[in-house]
Amino acid sequence: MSQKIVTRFAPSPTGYLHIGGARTALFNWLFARGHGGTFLLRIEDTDRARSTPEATAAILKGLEWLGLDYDGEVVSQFERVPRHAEVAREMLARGAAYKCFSTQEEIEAFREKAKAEGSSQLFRSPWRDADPSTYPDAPYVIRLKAPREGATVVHDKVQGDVTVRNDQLDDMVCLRSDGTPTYMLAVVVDDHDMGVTHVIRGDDHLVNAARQMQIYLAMGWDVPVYAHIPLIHGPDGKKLSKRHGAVGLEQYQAMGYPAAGMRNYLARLGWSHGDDEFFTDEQAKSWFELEGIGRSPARLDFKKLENICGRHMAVADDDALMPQVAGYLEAAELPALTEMQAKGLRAAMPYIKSSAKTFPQLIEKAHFALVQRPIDVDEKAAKQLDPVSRGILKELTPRLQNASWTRDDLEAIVKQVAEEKDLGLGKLASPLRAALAGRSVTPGVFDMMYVLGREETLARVNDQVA
RNA sequence: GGCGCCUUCGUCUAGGGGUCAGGACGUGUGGUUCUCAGCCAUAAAACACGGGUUCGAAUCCCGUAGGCGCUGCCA
Repeated sequence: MSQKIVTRFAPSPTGYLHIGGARTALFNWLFARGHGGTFLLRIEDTDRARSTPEATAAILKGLEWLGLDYDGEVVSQFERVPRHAEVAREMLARGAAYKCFSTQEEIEAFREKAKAEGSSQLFRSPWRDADPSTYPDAPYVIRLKAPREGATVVHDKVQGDVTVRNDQLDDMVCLRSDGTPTYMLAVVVDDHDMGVTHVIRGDDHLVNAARQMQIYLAMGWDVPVYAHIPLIHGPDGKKLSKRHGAVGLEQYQAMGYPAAGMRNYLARLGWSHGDDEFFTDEQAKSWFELEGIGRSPARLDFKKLENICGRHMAVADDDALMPQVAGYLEAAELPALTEMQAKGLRAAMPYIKSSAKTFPQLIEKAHFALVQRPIDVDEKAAKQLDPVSRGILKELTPRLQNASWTRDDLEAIVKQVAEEKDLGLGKLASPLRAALAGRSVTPGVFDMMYVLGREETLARVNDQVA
């Protein structure tokens, strides 16, 4: 079994890219990339009423942001309809499927009756063994002639062997009366044709896998390796829904989480490699195995997401962060940085990135480097600029004039002045901070001075003491 | 209703017959510091419940409860 691994992500374009779907995509990507395999993308757009090109675009955009690149062209399931129909006809020819003329009304009536009587709601088509000569001239669907005896067992890499009795499975519709394929048929045909070796998907498909296996068997195709991963739940343990807030991946970009942190966090949700919590993409790829996937549903924890993101932010490359900030601002529908602000942010980056967890926090910390003189001084900062403090700042100015303007030198000078005045460093740092940033909470004052440069620093101080 | 899956600190998880049940996030406390953040140290915190099997069960078996899923001419 040393054949090349092929995985796929197959979302249906009926909205945004769900965060759970994003994790499914990530697992498929990690598994393929870590094993020298191929990662394919297929859009399951056979439901014409609910599929929209906008939704497809949103999925593509989401994957791009998350950094999950796929191989080859995107496969549109809808475009493969003729092939699905062809397979349905072949199953018919093989006697593995049959034409069913029962109308939806008839089936509906059957179900209601069964429900009322408390009997099995599985529909048993009367056409399963009907003589073709009795076929009416009416629309029909093609149903799989599923085995009624025995059981189907799914050898799942996550859930173990899952046995489903065949009498619990009905003869599912493969081809609708309008000639279009159902999901059950389409996935199997597409996965087979695309050479998919490992199907990693949400465990809401676990029972479906048993049905799908019957199609593989009917066609004499190799069954792929299955790995059904648990769904993601909201913080309250309920199935994740819109009511929990952020379900769409693009919302996470808009909230300012860096993609690297997102990948790390999502990978850790439901998968583990010993006690490793913080890791690079390369490590994740080399560590990722199906055996490491857990069996129980996980809840989203924004605190941990933030923590992981903060650690990735701290080690990120300064230049690489810049386009990410721009991407965040765009996603959040915020105005882009001006050229001058971008320069300021880039200069401040080494001093602020280690303490920011998200891009909004990063921008907040960069505030001093983003504003221009004359800067606004908020209420708390203004309090620090009382007459006495201004006097001290004034005495500091000439010393700064002659400083060599290295971080160490600046610190030495300010500390020396504080000592001479017999003041704690805080007494001097606070008004200085207020003068430089107009705020009471900022990065370190020496860092700010260094980033701002001699001219700007002196100008800002003078603005307050003059 | 029927069938299937799941259940270890608040959360993510490690561990899979003998462990002081480990780590991480969060929380509390202390420290470092020019503010905030960060960082360091430290503490509290879990095997859903009930039966078995066994010298011994979080670990194996059965049951119960709860959660989730499937049961569509949705995907």
